[in-house]
Amino acid sequence: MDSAKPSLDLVRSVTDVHVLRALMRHRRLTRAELAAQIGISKPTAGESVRRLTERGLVADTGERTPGGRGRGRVGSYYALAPAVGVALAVTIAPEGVVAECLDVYGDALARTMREVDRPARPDHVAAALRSAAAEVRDAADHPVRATVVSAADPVDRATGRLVQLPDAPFLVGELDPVAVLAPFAGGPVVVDNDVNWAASAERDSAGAEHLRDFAYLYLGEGLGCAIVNDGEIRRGRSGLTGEIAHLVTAGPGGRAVRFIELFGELGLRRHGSTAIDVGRLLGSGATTREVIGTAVAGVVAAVIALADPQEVVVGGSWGPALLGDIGAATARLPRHVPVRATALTGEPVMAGVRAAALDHLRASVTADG
Amino acid sequence: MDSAKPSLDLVRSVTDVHVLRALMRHRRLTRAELAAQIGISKPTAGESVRRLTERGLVADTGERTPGGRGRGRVGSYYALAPAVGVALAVTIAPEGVVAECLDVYGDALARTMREVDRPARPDHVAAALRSAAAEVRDAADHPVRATVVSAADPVDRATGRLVQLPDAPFLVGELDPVAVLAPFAGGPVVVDNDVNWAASAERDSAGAEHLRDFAYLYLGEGLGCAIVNDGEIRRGRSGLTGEIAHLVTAGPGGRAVRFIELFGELGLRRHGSTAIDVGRLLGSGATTREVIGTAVAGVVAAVIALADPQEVVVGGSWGPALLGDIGAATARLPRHVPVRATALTGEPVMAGVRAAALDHLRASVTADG
DNA sequence: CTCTTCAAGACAAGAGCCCTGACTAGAATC
DNA sequence: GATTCTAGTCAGGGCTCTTGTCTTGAAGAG
Repeated sequence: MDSAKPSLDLVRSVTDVHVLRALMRHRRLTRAELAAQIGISKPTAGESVRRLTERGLVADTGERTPGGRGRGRVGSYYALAPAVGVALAVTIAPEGVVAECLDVYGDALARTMREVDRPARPDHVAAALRSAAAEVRDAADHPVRATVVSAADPVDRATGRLVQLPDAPFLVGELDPVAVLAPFAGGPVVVDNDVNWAASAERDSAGAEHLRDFAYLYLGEGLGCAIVNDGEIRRGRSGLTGEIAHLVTAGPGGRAVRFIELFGELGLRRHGSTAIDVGRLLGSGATTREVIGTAVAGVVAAVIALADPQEVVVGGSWGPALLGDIGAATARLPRHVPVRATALTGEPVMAGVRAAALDHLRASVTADG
Repeated sequence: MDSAKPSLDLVRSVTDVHVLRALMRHRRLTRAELAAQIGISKPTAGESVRRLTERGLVADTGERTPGGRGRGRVGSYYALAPAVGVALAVTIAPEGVVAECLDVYGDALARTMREVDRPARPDHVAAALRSAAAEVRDAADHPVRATVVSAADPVDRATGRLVQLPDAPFLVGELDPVAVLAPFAGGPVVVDNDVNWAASAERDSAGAEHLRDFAYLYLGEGLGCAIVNDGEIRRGRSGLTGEIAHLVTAGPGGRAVRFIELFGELGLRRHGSTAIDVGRLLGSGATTREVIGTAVAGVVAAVIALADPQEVVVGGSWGPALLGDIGAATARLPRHVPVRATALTGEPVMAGVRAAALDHLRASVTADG
């Protein structure tokens, strides 16, 4: 803390935090190893372990130096106690709900999923959410210290509720994940939309250590965008940063159209819905793809103007497939920014959610109480 | 620090920082008052003052409690020593250069200005800069710990150099303020563009305590925009966030045009220049103003989509004058965000520069060396 | 003019945290 | 079984903060 009052307690608590962090990195350490890791004396390390054991945050593992590594006396290995708790990582998409339970080392202790009928009915989703959360929590049987949720719809920053924006598909629907998950959560419940979590995973991915300013353009059934600036996801006043459906861009014949309307004009929206028909879009001809590329370039021009990214990463179910058309159109922009497809495979959204859940859990341990 | 090693020095340095900060707020205090302010004991406060006096950061003012406020023994007033140094606040605009020298309380010790011929010649501007900086530095005669500079052109974030963007007016021109001011600066030289500083002042203005996410739209000879997110000015990868000249928006007849091109089509750019002719723009008729309002609304739509501001503040030489037309057009956007003119009078840019200079100076004192 | 009042500042004692260095404990190696 | 080497403990010392007492010195009262 910067505003903490100067006192001896301060330095003691700093010592304890260092010990806890060292145990997060190395899982189990003897007191001598702790002292060496942190750069403190052995007696100090021993005292800190004693205090933390008393508070139930650290426990003697019983292990006594497994493989002979030297010949001296064996040490007692200490590790974080199970009572430090777990975090829940949850994703909510129209296809279903996935919940995982993570320990403080980031390992998944349990995972489950619930499918949901399409179109999603909010009460059905809420029930799936409750059921999945209960299952993974009970499987781990440790206190839940933090819960991080991804949703496939825009999320209100102040309340965590899913919100419907005009003319955009409402994939999951009216839902209040904070309220639904509160009975399972012993700590904060953080909700954000899936595009932001995917961008978060992109930022943390290998080889992206210096990628502190970029935009993640999600082009799928819905249209979204995440802005990462100075290494942080930017959410804006309401959490609606990146809701690009109504951005004005260049449409067919050089007319100014709102981005989402373009797909209506091209007949690429699903019947009776505001969602984009991805199958038909992917099957469209060169002319249509060129029109879409130009429109996306207009969006990229706006991103360049207002976010100044190092690069633009394209994801979503059809974005990477049209990367050629998008790249050709963005190359004509006055300011050049590389546009590339996402490098992530597997579950980028869950990866971002997991990382955030782990951060919150670890923060709850070191801030403790 | 969070990663500081636990030791007794840590708590001592925290104490010293508290004392320095208290003296920044209250200018002069006795040791007893310091103890009460910070919440530490009198002996501790006395020891800290002794240490800081020895290091030359604090000095006995000689004052001895002027107005009788009680009848007990009078105390010695201590204050920050002149050796803590000063900060330079500099603005560079095509009209000229202004330089101020600020002490650690934010008071201007000296101020001077140099006019510059239009169009600005870079070597002429650099000479004016040197001359003005030398004058205010010599007037104050204390070491310069920080220098903050505003420039009326885009600023490269990595180098602090002014950069020319395609198709935008280059008002000041090729200039490297960091190199020019290095001989006068005993600390960091921070450079950013004037729109960002004006937005910074808007954020700090009275009544805007909860304004952490907003956009500042500058509409004058040049076009600019500042994005404030989570209370911080966002600069992006290169420092070019807010360079909106090439944003695609709605032009005459519903065509998609780049924002800056609109003014060329309307014949509102100055002859032989890329700058907007503000006089002619302000004299234009209702139809033209409506077209401009619609185009600005397209820009606002992009800002809403990519920054999600709480409100949009409009400044610049013609922006506030067209607020009616802009407001009418933005009211038709699907998502509503209040658009208002800037409330600041006087010198908003210099106000933002001053505040940043003071922050850097104070940080240099508490971080010290 | 002297005495009283009362807060500033100094001094002393005590507690807490960390460090160094020496000592004890205990398992693997020889 | 003796040796070696490291984990963990103990004792002494330094530093910082705190509480409480004492001294100092100017303002106010008489």
